[in-house]
Amino acid sequence: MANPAPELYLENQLCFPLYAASRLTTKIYTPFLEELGITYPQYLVLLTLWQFQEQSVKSIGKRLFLESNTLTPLLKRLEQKNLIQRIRSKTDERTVMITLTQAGMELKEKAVEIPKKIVESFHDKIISEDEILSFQKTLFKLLNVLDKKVSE
Amino acid sequence: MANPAPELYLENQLCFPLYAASRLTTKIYTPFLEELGITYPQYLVLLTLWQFQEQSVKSIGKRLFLESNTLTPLLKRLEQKNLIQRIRSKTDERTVMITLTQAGMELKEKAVEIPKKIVESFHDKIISEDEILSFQKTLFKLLNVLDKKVSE
DNA sequence: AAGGATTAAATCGTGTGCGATTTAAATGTA
DNA sequence: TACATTTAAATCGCACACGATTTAATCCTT
Repeated sequence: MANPAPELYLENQLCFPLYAASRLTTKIYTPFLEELGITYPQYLVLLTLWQFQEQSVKSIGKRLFLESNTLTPLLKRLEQKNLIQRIRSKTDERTVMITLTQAGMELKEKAVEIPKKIVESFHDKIISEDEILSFQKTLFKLLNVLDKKVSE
Repeated sequence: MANPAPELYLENQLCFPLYAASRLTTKIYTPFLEELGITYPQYLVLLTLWQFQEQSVKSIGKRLFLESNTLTPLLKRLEQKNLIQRIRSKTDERTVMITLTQAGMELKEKAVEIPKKIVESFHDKIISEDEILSFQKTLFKLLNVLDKKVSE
C-alpha cells in the first residue's frame, strides 16, 4: 500500500491552509498592534466601531461572527483600556451598547497606518495584485456560504 | 466627512475574512470530529501522523505551523485518549517522538469519511469547483509567503 | 576536554473561541 | 393580564495559541 487515503493529506485540505494562514496573518499584525496596546480580535472590534459607530454586542458579533461568550470579556478588556464604554440600553435593558471613548476614536488615526505597512511588507512578486483581489473575492463568497451552512 | 479611512473597512481586509472563514470551517468539522472524540487541532496532528508516520514534536510543529507551547499539552491530551504515544528519543534525549497507537491508526478509517461528507455538504452552486481549486492554490502560495515573512 | 552557544520540549501567563447554561428582560398569545 | 417563549448578555469550563522563559541535552569551537 503505497499511499492510502490521499483525501487526508494536509495539502489536499482547504480548512488547514485557512487555519494556518489566518494565524500567520495575525502574527504579521501583532507587532503593529502592540504599539497600539491591543490584540487582533480587539482591533477587529474597533474596526467595526470606527466604521459603523455605536453598536450592540449582538451587532458587533454579527459582523465578526462572534458571540457574547467571546465578546463580553474582550469588551471588558477594551473598557479597562479606556477605549470603549459599555452602557446598558435604557429602551431595551437586555442589550448593551458599545461606544468609543475619545481615546478610542483617536486610536483610529494611528490604526490607519497599519494596512499600508502590512501591504508594503507584502511586496512579494510571487502573488500578483490581481490574484490577491480574486482570492479575496472568493474568500468573501466562501465566508457567506460557510455562514449559511453553520447557521443551518 | 462622508466615509473616512476606507482602508480600515472590514470588507477591504484580507486578514479578517481569513480569520472568520477559518473559524467557520472548523465549526463545520466539529460535529464530525465529535464522533471521533477529537478537536480540530487534534485532527490536524493525527493527519500528519497518518500521512508521515512517527515524528518529533518539532516536525509536527513545522508542518502545522505550531510550537511546543501549543503542541505539548495537546499531545498529552491525545495520549490520554490512547491515540498516540510520546516517547523520548534514545539517540537525542531532547526530542520526543510521537507514534500512533493501534487505536490511533484505526481511527483513520473513520476519518476517511469526513472529507467526503464535508465536500458533499458544500454542494453550493455559488462557488465552482475550478474557483475553489485556484483559491486553494493561491491560499497555499500565501501560506508560503506568510511563513517566510513571519520567520524573518 | 571545557564551556559557551544552540536546540527541543516543557512551563507559565494571558487572551481568545466556543458549547452549554444561566439570568433577566421583552415579546407573543391565550 | 398571566405565562410560556424568545432574546441579549453574561457566566462557566475546556482547549487552544502564543510570547516569554526555563530546563536539559547536544553541538561547536577552541
